[in-house]
Amino acid sequence: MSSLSRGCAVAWRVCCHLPLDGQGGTRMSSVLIRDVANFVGQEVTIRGWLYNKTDKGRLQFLMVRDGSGLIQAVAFNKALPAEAFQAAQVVTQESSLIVTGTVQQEPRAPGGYELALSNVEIVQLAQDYPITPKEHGIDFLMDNRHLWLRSRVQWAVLRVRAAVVRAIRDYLDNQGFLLVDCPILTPSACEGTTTLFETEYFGEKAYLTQSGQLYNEATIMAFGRTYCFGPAFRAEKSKTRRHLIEFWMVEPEMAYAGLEECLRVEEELLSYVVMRVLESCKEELQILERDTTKLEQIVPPFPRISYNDVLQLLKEAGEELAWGEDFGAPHEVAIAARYDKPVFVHRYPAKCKAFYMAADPENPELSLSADLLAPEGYGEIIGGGERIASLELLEARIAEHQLPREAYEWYLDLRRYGSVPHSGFGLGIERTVTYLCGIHHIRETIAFPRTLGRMYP
RNA sequence: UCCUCGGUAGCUCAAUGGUAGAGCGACCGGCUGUUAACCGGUUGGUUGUUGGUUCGAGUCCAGCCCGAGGAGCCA
Repeated sequence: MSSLSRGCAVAWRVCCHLPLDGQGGTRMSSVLIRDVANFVGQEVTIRGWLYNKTDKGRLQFLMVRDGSGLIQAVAFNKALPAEAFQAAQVVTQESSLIVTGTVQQEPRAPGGYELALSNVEIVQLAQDYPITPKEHGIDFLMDNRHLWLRSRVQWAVLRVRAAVVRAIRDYLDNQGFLLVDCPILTPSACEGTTTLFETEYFGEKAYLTQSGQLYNEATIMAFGRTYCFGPAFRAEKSKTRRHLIEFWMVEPEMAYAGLEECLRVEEELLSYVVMRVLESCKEELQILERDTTKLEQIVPPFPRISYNDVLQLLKEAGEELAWGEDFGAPHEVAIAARYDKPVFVHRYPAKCKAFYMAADPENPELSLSADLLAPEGYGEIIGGGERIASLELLEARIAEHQLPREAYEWYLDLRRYGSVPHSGFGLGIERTVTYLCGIHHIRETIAFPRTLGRMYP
């Protein structure tokens, strides 16, 4: 970046704001903490909240955050008007405040810069902020999720999430996929098996979507390559650190694409996302203490292993599984542990997978499906494969699964009018973010998680 | 749905069936380089809930409620 464009970027962020008293007479300019390195030696104003404070008597250390970062501000009693120093003395954790001071390089300060204060103005004095800088249990933190979001680790995780979403959309947009979002209220089960949230649609039953998959199959016949990006709802009573009741999923779908092409897009997409996060979230990953050397290895191609070979592998590992059984969490961990990269497990038995999965021409008992298992035991982050293109086969599968044929007439139309081989997959945003952040539980990767038995706040 | 663990001060946790405590927070005081500061003091309780056993229950028993971890299912 040239010094000129750098200067412009900084100037762009120096903006004017009216004071909160609404009187509008005086105007203040302020800078973001993330930009303070560009203002060494200059006096700046920062508008934010008090993250923590160390009271040393005539010396006050104020840790100030503004949403863009964290900086230590130091108040010496002789350097400030008496009123301002008193404000620094009485200000409490998470009070909102506006501070003015000179930016200095200071090795003793976290982050390397600090603000030598000349003024402190309290906007609102917070009383008894519940989340102290000590240990807290998860129940308490979840009850206070609306406040917990202010803490550093949560700040980092949600910023990584935003970077992941941005990277996914950039990749797909640049690869010729068109964003076509799918409905959230649906007339019936997309896959017919898992439990759905039921609601009411002017006297008719309606369900919250669990996947946009079937609608994507319609939109690719109009646009070639599409993806939908939105929430999905599963009313299953899943109670593990890998499950949310409401989660976000990106589902790309491609016309004229077989399983192999699908896998290539999956590995390229995930590698691109990892690369972008490594590039744009250095500070966040550092806060999360993520071992980035493991993420740097995530480049195509990813290893591929068939279901049948996995069974053999599990047998050798003493975890024998009958053919046709799906893997449990311990199996997934055992499989992923053998690789440094995410691994594709492909060609599951047809009966393990959804009714629309294409059959393997070499063995009709198998489906042209693949799941992507993340390393380090983070589990399945992508599920996908090739869909059935034949009308007759799809009709047979719908009957086998005892699905209501009328509800699928439009879906069958896609096979009557210009059917083509096509493939697609769904990537779980929160599981991907959990893995990239290296954190323990999926509930921290969404601002307000919906988990089994918890809908507050 | 099943299995396991838990519920005591605002928070994190102690407490042989025998007077319910500590640290942190908050409040008051002290300190010009703190990094979850430190030092002194003050404050703080319907022990999840209902019933039972007992001279006596935070502690033992039963039911219920809530939470956590895991399984199954899935992304």
